[in-house]
Amino acid sequence: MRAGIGTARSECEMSTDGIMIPQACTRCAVRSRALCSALSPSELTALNNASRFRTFTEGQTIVTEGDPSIIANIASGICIEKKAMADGREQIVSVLFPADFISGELDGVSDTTVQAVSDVKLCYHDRAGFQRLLGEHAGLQRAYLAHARHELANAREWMLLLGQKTAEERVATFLLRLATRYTDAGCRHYPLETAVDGMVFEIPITRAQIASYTGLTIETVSRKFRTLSDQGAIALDGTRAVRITNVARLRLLSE
Amino acid sequence: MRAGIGTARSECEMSTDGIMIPQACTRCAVRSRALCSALSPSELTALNNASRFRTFTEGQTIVTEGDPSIIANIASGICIEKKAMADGREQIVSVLFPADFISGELDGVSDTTVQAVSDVKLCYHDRAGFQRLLGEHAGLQRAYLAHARHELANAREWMLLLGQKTAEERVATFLLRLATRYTDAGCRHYPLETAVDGMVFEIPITRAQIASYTGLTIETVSRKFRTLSDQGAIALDGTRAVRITNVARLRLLSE
DNA sequence: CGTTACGTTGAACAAGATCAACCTCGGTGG
DNA sequence: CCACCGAGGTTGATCTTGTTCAACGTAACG
Repeated sequence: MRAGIGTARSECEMSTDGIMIPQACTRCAVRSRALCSALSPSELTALNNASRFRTFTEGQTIVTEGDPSIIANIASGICIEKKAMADGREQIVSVLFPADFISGELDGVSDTTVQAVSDVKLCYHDRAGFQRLLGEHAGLQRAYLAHARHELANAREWMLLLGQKTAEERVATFLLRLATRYTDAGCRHYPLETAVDGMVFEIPITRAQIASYTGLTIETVSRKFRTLSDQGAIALDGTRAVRITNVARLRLLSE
Repeated sequence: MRAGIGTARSECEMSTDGIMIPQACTRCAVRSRALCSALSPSELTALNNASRFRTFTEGQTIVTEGDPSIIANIASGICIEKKAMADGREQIVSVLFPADFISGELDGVSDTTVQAVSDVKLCYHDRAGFQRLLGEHAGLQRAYLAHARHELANAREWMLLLGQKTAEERVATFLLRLATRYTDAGCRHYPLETAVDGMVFEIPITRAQIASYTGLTIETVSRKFRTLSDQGAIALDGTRAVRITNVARLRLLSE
């Protein structure tokens, strides 16, 4: 149950456009979407030299709230970020997908616990190396700042959900957000309505985790899945697979 | 009901430590706590040249969700930041105090509506000027980034409240956070327990706004104020003044 | 003084939580 | 191979918290 630890990497090879970039990066499935996409080949090489892969298995804790924060990209797999209360109640504050970035205060302590909900491969960045690069490269700066602001916008969107929405609206919103994440990740270029209608995807987390994320109980989540399905907005196939059968209706039910 | 518009400022004068900084800044009550505190005298002069004051009266909207975002410091007064749903439900996502910084995506659109809840004086920064400074001065960079991360941590803390806490816990937490804000602002150096016990302060927002902030109704907020008071944790004097009569108890009730 | 916005209090109600039973499915070991 | 086990999920009955609806206070302000 111990995390796999990678080794430093340095070999380079030609990318398709004829520029030398690190081998590990040419082979990286998420490079085009991750923070790395903001980097020039030389910047990418510098960052790569301060990076190594680590793997985690389902259920493993990657960082604990209160421990020193880490800087990493998700190369593959799904993680959740959560905050806990003394008595054990937990709030999931975000669900992280491949290409997502994990980072707390640059030089401090993590304010969340990050946990793998599938087998996960991370591209860890050395803190000192990352900070130096951040100082030297305006592109990385901008990307890093934009990431923080984007997370803030997400958190506030979710505050609106937790503070104001009904159970049904919460579950509908959760599904829409998942669908959006998947279409975004696939970089589709046609309108969202079309892209999402009929779309089938896997819910990457358990009912208990959905409950914690939406501020509901497992039972309520289960019941609302049922009613959304009864209303023809979605169709469930087993417990993890959903089909969006009517985005317009789902969107209507989401607020 | 129109916002007052200031004029550009450039005269300088000696500060107490014998260094030339802008007159407007020496006279600024919040300089030591605001983002400006990260700046050298020359940086401060540069930023000041790209800044002007504007005033707002109670209730005025400063930025609207979806409109271009602004970059400003609160020189005096209190604001709220909120998000709205199509049907009118609103979630307050933060309460802003003097020295707090207002800024959305650097080059984009605001994801919240900012509104004055008292008469407010803002120190507006010209966007282009601010961006240039940001590129040139590492100190400002760091401060700006730290601000975004700090807001993110606050938002997530509040997600835990909205998703998991009971009504009483929410109201207790709200009061504790207010008390902390006031002691922080005063830069006290003795332990928080001592500082807060017996402390009297003003609740800067209405019951309706507390309700929106905590995801409750006005009636529930009112009732929980009553029970907190019955339990001896606080004492209300009228509708806006509170005394923390027992921090330990209040903290206990906050989770 | 009304008038009005803000706040409190009480009674009835409902959304969602809790409690409990049962289902389903993917191991695991006899 | 199948019986058993346990984790995750669903469904139903009941209960509770907080909402809703309604009446009444209170204080600032023209």
